[in-house]
Amino acid sequence: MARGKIQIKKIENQTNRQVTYSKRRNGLFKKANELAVLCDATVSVVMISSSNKLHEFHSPGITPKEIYDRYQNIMGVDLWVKQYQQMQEELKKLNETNRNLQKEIRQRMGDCLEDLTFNELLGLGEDVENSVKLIRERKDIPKEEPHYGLVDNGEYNHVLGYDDDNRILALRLQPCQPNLHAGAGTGSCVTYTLL
Amino acid sequence: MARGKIQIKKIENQTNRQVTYSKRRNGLFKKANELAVLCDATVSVVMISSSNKLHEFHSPGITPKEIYDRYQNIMGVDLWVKQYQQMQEELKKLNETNRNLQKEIRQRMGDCLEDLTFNELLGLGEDVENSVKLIRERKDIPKEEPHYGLVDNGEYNHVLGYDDDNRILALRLQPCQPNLHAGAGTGSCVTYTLL
DNA sequence: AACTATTTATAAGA
DNA sequence: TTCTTATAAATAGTT
Repeated sequence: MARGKIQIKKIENQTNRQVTYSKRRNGLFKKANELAVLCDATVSVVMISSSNKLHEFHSPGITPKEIYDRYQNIMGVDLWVKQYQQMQEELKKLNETNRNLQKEIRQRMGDCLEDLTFNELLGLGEDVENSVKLIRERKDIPKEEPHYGLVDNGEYNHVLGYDDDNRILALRLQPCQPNLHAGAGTGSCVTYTLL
Repeated sequence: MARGKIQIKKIENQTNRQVTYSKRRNGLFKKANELAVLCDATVSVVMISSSNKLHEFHSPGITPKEIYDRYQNIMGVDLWVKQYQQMQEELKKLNETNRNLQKEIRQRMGDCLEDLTFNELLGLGEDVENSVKLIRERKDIPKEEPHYGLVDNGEYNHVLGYDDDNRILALRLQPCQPNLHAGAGTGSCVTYTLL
């Protein structure tokens, strides 16, 4: 645009490109500012050079976050929604699991039994009775190392233990979906499938 | 910049401002594109007019989200981090609660008892024995409506019930923090405080 | 980083 | 809006 017209295509000479980037960047920012002031508009310019340096201009008195919040509002959507949704899903599942666990405990404590069928009640009774025996026995038996234990990574999907030759074993588990989503009336002991 | 120099300050005439916005917007986008092509750079321009219309330009082959992901990477931080952190916190808490609930169930089933002190074991034994009685009794007693019940809003923080005159009551609950964060070795029956 | 010949952008008018 | 055009501004190539 001076001393000769140029073609709008990548400048191959590295030095030249750098110089032009610098000059035009200033020009663009100046224009952006003028536009913002003259027209009382919000303007945001972000540019990243081929050498990965970042430069930005934002209308006086506004932050990049504010601009992008408005962007999302006006455009209606979806820039980070997907990532939120994933977390929301996870939260929902955890809350459900949680609810079921609480319910199971309440039932094992003899509460909320009215939600169980007669047969379920029978089963629960036997189950808890067996537990009492196990607990009473335990008092008389010296402690022994368990062969397997859940590894708490917050998702209960690994089991560590030792085989008969005392070599370490790791097994991956997958929660049985039907139990996670079991109806409220069902006792929801979470079981796992060995993968 | 033609037919007379202008001052860079807000154009008060609404029509004029609109016309200038339109012209200069095109100019800015053109410049932005030229810069991107000539210098092999990533450029993103977002502008919102005083009448709240949004216009944008992004380098060929890049989305606003990609640009802002790079923005965050290069700038190191913190545009939406806070919102994520909140959700992460919540997830972490839920996972911990969950872990404790699972452990309590395992103990009530006679498993993982080696983590309990002798006294805790005694208490658990009595507790579970009582539960058996409650469950056995239940089989012979006609169902009655419970006076109070947890309302499942996913957070267990309300109780609904009836007072002696059968008027509806709602009570707000707050989980006792010490139990939510109890060490792994403690049985973690979640208790609530009436507010 | 400055200079300057040219090209480009654009303010005002139609 | 769109076009026209005189003029202001930007800038490519040079120093």
